[in-house]
Amino acid sequence: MTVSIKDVARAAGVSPATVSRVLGNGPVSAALREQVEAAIRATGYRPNLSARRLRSQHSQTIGLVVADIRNPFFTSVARAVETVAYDAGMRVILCNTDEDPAREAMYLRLMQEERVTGLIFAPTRVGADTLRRQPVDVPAVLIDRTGPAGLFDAVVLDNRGAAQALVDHLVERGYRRIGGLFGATSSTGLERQEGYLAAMARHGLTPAVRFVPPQAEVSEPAVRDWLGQADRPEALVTSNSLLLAGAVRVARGLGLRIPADLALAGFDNEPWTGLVDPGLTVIEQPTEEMGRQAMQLLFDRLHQPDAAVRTVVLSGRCVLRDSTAARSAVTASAVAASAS
Amino acid sequence: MTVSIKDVARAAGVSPATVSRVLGNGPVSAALREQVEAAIRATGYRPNLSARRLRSQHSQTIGLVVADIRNPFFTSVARAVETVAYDAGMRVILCNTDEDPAREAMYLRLMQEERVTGLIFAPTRVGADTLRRQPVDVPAVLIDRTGPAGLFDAVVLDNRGAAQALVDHLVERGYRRIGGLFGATSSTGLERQEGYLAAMARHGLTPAVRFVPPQAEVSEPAVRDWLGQADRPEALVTSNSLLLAGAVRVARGLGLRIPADLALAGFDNEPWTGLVDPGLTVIEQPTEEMGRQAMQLLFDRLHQPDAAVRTVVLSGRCVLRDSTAARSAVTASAVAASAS
DNA sequence: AGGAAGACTGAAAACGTTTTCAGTTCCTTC
DNA sequence: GAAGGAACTGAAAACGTTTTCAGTCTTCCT
Repeated sequence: MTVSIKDVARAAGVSPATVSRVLGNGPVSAALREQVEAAIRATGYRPNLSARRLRSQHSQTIGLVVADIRNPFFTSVARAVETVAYDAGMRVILCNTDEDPAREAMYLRLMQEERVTGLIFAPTRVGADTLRRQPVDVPAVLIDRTGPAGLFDAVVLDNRGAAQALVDHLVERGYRRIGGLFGATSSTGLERQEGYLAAMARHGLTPAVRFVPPQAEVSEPAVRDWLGQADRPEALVTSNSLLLAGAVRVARGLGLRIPADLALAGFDNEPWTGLVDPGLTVIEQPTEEMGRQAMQLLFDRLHQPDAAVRTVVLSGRCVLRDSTAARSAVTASAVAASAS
Repeated sequence: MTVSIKDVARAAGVSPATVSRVLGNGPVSAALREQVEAAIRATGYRPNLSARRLRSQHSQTIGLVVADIRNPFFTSVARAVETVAYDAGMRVILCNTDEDPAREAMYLRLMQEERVTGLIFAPTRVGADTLRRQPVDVPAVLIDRTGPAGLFDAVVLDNRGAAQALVDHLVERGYRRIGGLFGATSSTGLERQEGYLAAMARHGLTPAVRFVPPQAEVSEPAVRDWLGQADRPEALVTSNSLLLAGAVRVARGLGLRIPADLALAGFDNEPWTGLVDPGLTVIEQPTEEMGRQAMQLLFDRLHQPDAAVRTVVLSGRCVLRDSTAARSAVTASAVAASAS
């Protein structure tokens, strides 16, 4: 029923080898090439990629395994990766683990069984651990999140530096009781927390940290609980845009004014962070650049399998908005009054 | 170098056929199964999916071709599709056309060459046209956007109804000069425009329509131009959340107050639409349901290739917020004064 | 006891390609 | 005018599976 290279060969009066050569721009005379191309059109032939891959032993496919397809950070990275791959004549298989280690393991296995040429991977902490014990047998580049040290090329943000910058900024604006809300499933959340802790210590301030699942819906009850308490922080640093959105919603629900009652800062300069009132102070990540760099690292690795492992660290850009406006004496006293 | 089923067979002292049967839960004695499983573990064997697909002639893979991976509508649908597929033991290849007909054609061809079991597809208008002239040779379900009538199963929103609801709502709130901003590349934009036109006609109002590329960045200059004119509309209906965000940004940039100077309504109840001030009135689409329905239609089609073509039309839910608050006489006169 | 039926197993033939290898032809070069 | 290359072509052997087909044992019936 489906038309194969043999059918084309028969129709063109040549051997299958010749058809294959036409397809692959091999050496074949103009006359025959013409005949074959006509036969291809006439028969409506379509190559079978499985057969091609099986025989030729290279897939021209890279696997991209991200943790949360709904997080705009990852879609932006994915788009960049795909564009670069496309221009290089490669395909991308995009997999979404939803931060679930079981799905993550399943997709990692799948990618290896697909014999992908390379892998770009944002592991959960569990996944990173698994990677240490049982490395993947295909060239891989980690993105956004680190894994076992020295084993994989990676492209990440300077998470500690970025978190410190946010804390420094808040301190400078007069905030002291600064809380930190971090994603529990990634090295990224952990590193941002470390940067937060370091900065708090440097300023002689007492840290207050919560780790939550890094999706808005799941984390909100915990956040609501926290911000509802009497000793709630004056300012909150969150580790991604979904948590930031959740924090805004919770603050609104509790009737907290931003920044008078609660200053907010976070990561990822999504378009909407500039549209809410007040605008939200965030660290902007160079997502496209991260995707491109990841592909570059991957290509380099494919080309030189034994080169030294590299980690590319990119810096975030601090976008200051009114959610972290200076904490004035007036505001502070107003808060004190309303709290009494 | 890579370990095949033959190596496992040799290690286990059985034939390749037996190994294959163990892998596929075929009939094999407990004793041999045990031996083979041990050999699999010992050798670190991984099936080669290309070979398996080639021989068995079914891919257990469905292709999902969406128009814009950065549009949360599509990521939400994608997530639902993937979850259902996963539970059914199938894989999903996600492709992003970026509304580009060339990329779209290339991915469609690719999916057929991959011999995917089925296809879920949100075509551009160009793509839908191509589909008419040259139907795809694999079971396909359209999603979000329609194609040539009667050729494909589809799951779509009641776009005309939803757009009419928005217009009706605006009219009821006292707006008369209502503009429409629609995505130019999809049937969806077209249908929403039709609903808009119908409602405007029913109310005896003069329509004012702009078609733009359905991504925020690209469309903004055109929108800025429009809203900067003296006869700009009092209210704007947009056909997706990216355009809506763009409209908000433009309005802010021009110093237009919402809704006093410009009321706004659109599609897709993204979390942030409730966080901006004022909240944005939108049509909420049942994205998860759409993804699930699409998979259901696809499964049904695979099971009964010759059944009648079905279109599932789902209704949107109108989420009213303050971006379309009643146009009071006071406000109206204030606007008139400021405009003079 | 004799067969039929069932349960398992292996040899070998696919699946649709690419690639190697060995020809052909035809031109160039001495 | 013969040898030596180019330049092209086809036969056939892979690639790693699954599946068919034909056994070989058991077991179960009559």
